[in-house]
Amino acid sequence: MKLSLRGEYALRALLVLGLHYNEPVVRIQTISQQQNIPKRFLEQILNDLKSAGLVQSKRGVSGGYRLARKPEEITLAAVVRHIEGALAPVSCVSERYYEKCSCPDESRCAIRSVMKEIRDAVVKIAERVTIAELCERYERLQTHPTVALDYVI
Amino acid sequence: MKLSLRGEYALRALLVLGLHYNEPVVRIQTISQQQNIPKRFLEQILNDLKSAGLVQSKRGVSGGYRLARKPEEITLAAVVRHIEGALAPVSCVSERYYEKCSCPDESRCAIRSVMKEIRDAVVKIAERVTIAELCERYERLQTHPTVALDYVI
DNA sequence: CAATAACTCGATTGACATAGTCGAGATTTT
DNA sequence: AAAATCTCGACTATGTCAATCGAGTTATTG
Repeated sequence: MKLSLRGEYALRALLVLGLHYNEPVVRIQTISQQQNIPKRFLEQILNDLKSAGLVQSKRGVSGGYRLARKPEEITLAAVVRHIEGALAPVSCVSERYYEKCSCPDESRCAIRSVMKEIRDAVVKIAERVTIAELCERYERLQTHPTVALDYVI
Repeated sequence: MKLSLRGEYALRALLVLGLHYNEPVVRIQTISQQQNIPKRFLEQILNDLKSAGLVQSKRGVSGGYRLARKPEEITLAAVVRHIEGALAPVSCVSERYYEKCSCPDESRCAIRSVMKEIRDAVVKIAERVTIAELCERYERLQTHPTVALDYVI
């Protein structure tokens, strides 16, 4: 039930790009340093996000990356789906990465019905939250430093 | 964000044991055949569930496995946590498998705050659903065969 | 126009996890 | 005593994860 480091790094990088959306580009190195992400690894990830159409790049001196779309148009779900694949805990309840499972009768599988609930709960959140919202949350968390994460609902 | 096959098999096996809760024991082979789970692999898994105190075993002819507790007392969460570890998508929001993450300021991490929401949504379901409920769902799905899973909310 | 600072792309690697498989042994029933 | 069953640890093949590396391409800038 886990997000890989790769996926986490992708989100962190996109958050940085969202926060700097007004600037022309942000360099890999900047992101790498700010977020403690190995540079060479981040390279790969950003390239991957580029091929997904989530990010644009500019080469050469004063090159770097920027979001390919508005922050409000990039959902968590889209990012994670591209990096990790299915959001569903088992692929027999995944809408876009469906795979048949080995259980005797998938259409009447009790476990599947629960997994579908879990999937829906996760997807509901991941499709609602965008990079823009991550940026808002970031600002809010910076501005109200006393409000610890654990008190946020 | 995925459950391993191992975890899925564990749930399927426990469901079978739940359905046969009135019987003294169920043999590995029976479960293996009913659920299309490789026998030798299932052996391992049941042994693991035994060490978790979820299952009891009896050796010898007419031996087998049974639930160590009432079906209502075994939650999905307990099973998955024992087989897979954290239910949280990233371990920095896990309550019992917490690990520090590499982000600059965990206490004000925007991504973390979303991940916590996802974790809570998953945990809420997984802690509410028990083997007993899986059994009920199973019966319901058997009895009302026309009601496809996809129409169930 | 040359130096430099970026991104690009594919290959490689080491560690670890996953999904099994296997063999030999211990227990219990009949 | 024989047979069926669980037990336990070891083993293996494959794949994924998290990087790392080298060589190349592109664009700026002095």
